[in-house]
Formats: sequence, C-alpha cells, structure tokens
Amino acid sequence: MRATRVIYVENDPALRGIMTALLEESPEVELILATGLAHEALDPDAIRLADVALIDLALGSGQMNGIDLGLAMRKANENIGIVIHSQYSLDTVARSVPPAALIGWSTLPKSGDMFIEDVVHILRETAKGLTSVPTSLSRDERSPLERMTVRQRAVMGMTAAGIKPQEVARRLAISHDAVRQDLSAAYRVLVPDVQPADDLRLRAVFTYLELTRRDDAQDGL
Amino acid sequence: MRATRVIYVENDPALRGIMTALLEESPEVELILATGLAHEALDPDAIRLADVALIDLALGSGQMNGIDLGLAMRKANENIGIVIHSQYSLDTVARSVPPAALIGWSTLPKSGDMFIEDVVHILRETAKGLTSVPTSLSRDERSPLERMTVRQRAVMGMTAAGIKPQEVARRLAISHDAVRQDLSAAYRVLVPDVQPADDLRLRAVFTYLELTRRDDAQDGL
DNA sequence: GAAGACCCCTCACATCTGTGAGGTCCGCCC
DNA sequence: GGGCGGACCTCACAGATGTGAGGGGTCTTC
Repeated sequence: MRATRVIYVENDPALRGIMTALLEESPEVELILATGLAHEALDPDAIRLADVALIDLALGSGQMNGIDLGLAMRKANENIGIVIHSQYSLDTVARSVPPAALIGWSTLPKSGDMFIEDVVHILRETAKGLTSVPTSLSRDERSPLERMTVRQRAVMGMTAAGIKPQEVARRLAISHDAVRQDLSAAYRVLVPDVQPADDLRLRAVFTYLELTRRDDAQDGL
Repeated sequence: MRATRVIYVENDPALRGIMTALLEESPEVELILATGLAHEALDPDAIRLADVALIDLALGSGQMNGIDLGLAMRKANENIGIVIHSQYSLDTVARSVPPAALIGWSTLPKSGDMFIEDVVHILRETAKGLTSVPTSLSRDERSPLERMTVRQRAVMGMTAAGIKPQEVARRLAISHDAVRQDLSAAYRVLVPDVQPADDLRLRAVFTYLELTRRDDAQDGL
C-alpha cells in the first residue's frame, strides 16, 4: 500500500523536530511538508498531493488557528483529512467546523505517553475519511457523505464540477471502468429511492451539492 | 397548426365580454379561461395547458396586479407567455419583472383602434417566446435563453429538474428522439465552447440554472 | 410562388453509462 | 491461521446519449 502523504504544521520547534524525525522513520507515512507557519502550509501543490494534514490547534499569535488552516486547506483539496493536535479542549473543533465539512476531521490529544504508531494510525484512518470529532454513530445512521469512500467523494466532487468521467479517470489516474463503479456506488448512497422518472446522475449531483454546500461564499478551487 | 391556448384576465366586464367574443371567433386561438379574478386565473391545470395569458395590468383594488399574476403563473408553467394589457405606462413591466424571467413577456397597449387580428398575432408570437418588453436586439446578440425555442427551454427546464429524457418525452407527448434533438440544440447554445474535459449535460444544466435563477426564494412548482 | 428561415421530426451510428458478476488485496477479529 | 468485510478493480452487456443527415411542415419576404 502506498505511503500516506502528510503535511505537518506545528508551532513549537522542539516538538516539531521530534515528531518530524519520528514520522520520517515511519515507512507508512511520507512527510511532504513540515512547518511552523500557516502560510507555508497553504502551498496548493503540496495540499493537492497530500492525503492528510496534522495541525497544531494553537499556532501562536499572528497566525490563524489550526481549525481555520484546516478549513483553508480544504479549499484546495476538498478530500484532505485533517487531524487537529492540541493539549487543550478539542471540543472547539466540533463547534467551529460546519457539520457538512466535518468528514475526515479527527482530533489527537497532546499527551506525554503518545506512541508514534498511534499517530500514524490516526493519520492513515483520517486520510481514509475517519471522522472522530462527533461521537461516532452506528454504521447505518451515518450521513450519506460518511457512507461514501474518499474515492467516491472525490469522483462525485469532480463530476459535480462538470467534469466528465473519462477526465476524472485521467486526473485520478484510475480506469474509466473504476470511475463508473465509484459513481454507481455513490448514486446508490445519494439517491436511495430512485424514481422511474429520475435522471440518476443529475439527482445524485444535486444531492451531493446540497450536502457539501459550504455556508461561506466560495471562490472555486 | 394547433390553436394557441389562451387565458384571459380582464377586470372590466364590458371589455372582457367583447374580447371574449372576438377571441372565441378566432380559429387560431382557443380561449380556455376568461375571468376578472386573479385567483380564478391561478388554476394550475389551466395554466399548465395554456400557451399564453393575456392579462390586464390594473386588476382593481383587492387584487394583485397583472405583473404579479403573470409571475405567479410562471411558477406553475415556466414557459407560458404573458401579454400585459394596459392603457397606461407599460414601462412598469420592464422594471418589475426580473430580467432573467422576461422571455416571453409582451405588452399590448389598450387603444381605441385595436384589431383582433393584431391581438391574436401578439398572443401567438408571445406563446412562441416573443419578448417585446425591452428593445429587441439583433439576432446574434440575444441572450442564450432567447436563442432557444420554447420547446428547448421546456426540455432543458425539466432536465434541470432531474427528470430523465424518456420521462420528459412522455410528459410533453413527443418522442424520445425529439427530446434528444432539443437537448442537443440546447447544449450548443448553453455551452458554446465545450472543453474536452466537460460533462456536456451537466455544464448545460448548470448554465441553464444560472440563467433562470430567480432572485426570490422558491418553493418548487 | 419561389426562396429562405425556422421548427419539429425520424433514422442511423458511434460512444457513453449504469450495473451485475466475479476477481484481488488488504486489515481485523475470533 | 481462517474467515469476513471493505475497497478497488476488470469485464460484459443492455440500454441511453449526442449528433449528423435528411424529410416535412409553416411563416415571411421578395
């Protein structure tokens, strides 16, 4: 399995140094960017490449906080996982992030007895869509978006942006057949009761756009 | 050619009587409803059947005016033509109707030397999409919506509502082939420069929704 | 009344779509 | 370790889609 690509943002140079070394030793992750500065973390190329970002909640005065940084990253890569790292209350996350955008957000308490294996595990799970911020729900009462895989959301996202399946396949470097399988699975989730009169693709796109609509004005990615 | 189906709303009983008689004598139109009361004119079945409504601007106190009635009718049949009839200033129409909804709106001055032939002609043209409210533009600088036929707009409207082509064909009582021709023509207008990456249908639907978006909050038809 | 312009329709054809069937490869849990 | 469940993948096939070509109406304009 491919290494999970990680962006790491931590204010404290000492902690950043230790964690960077540990992450670089882990074969399961590939650290593509480690910085203490929010604006450096906002490099669009790195964000598009990354699977998940590990972000300190308190980035220090003069910088946005980790939640706002995570939200900003989502604008360049709407499927990137976000792990918020803090020694203080992590409830803020649940209160600050719009529920519709919350998929793939996790929290990681800063504690003294933390193992790098656990960090890696959380990074990998969050990259795959794990959402630990609200109390996790039983399998069948998750929202439609949560019942889709990261790839299905990526494919639906591009489709809802008016990109045709062949091009989606090219950009994700997977086969056209695979894209159609993902779309088909996404349709089943997004349009659970298809009416005979329904245009399946359009219905699914409308539902998807409804579910992912952000409340803030948007300037495309 | 099928007779143009007309709804007639006129406050003044005398004028309504004369016009009703004249319209009933005209083989080119079929008067399906003539009334002095706005709420009677809002019969959804009649509106869906009608091609065009001829509406007095001033419907008297206690009633909505003709423009609001026309806008309300458009909610039940978004392609119905509206002819506003008045002896006073008709500028109000251009100022009151959202530009995006203005296709198929005409005005008819109330004058003493009016011929029923002219009225019939304006009704028929408006039913086909004539828009006389703003100064008419030359053929190629009309908006995309104006460059589509009534049928193309109807087909796009239903498609943009998530109805599949087969069902559109059934509801409009035309063939599936004909629907696909109309869609194809609509795509050419709505997506003039197709990119190789574009999903043609989705792009066209998005453009169409953008062009027809009303500013008031909507409660579906 | 011939010539054009539109509009609507059918037909044919290449291509695209949606889905069922069935494979591989993980990670997880007795 | 064996079994299970997910995520991905390929393949095949019926059916839907987009468009060019071409026919038939109805107006309008010389």
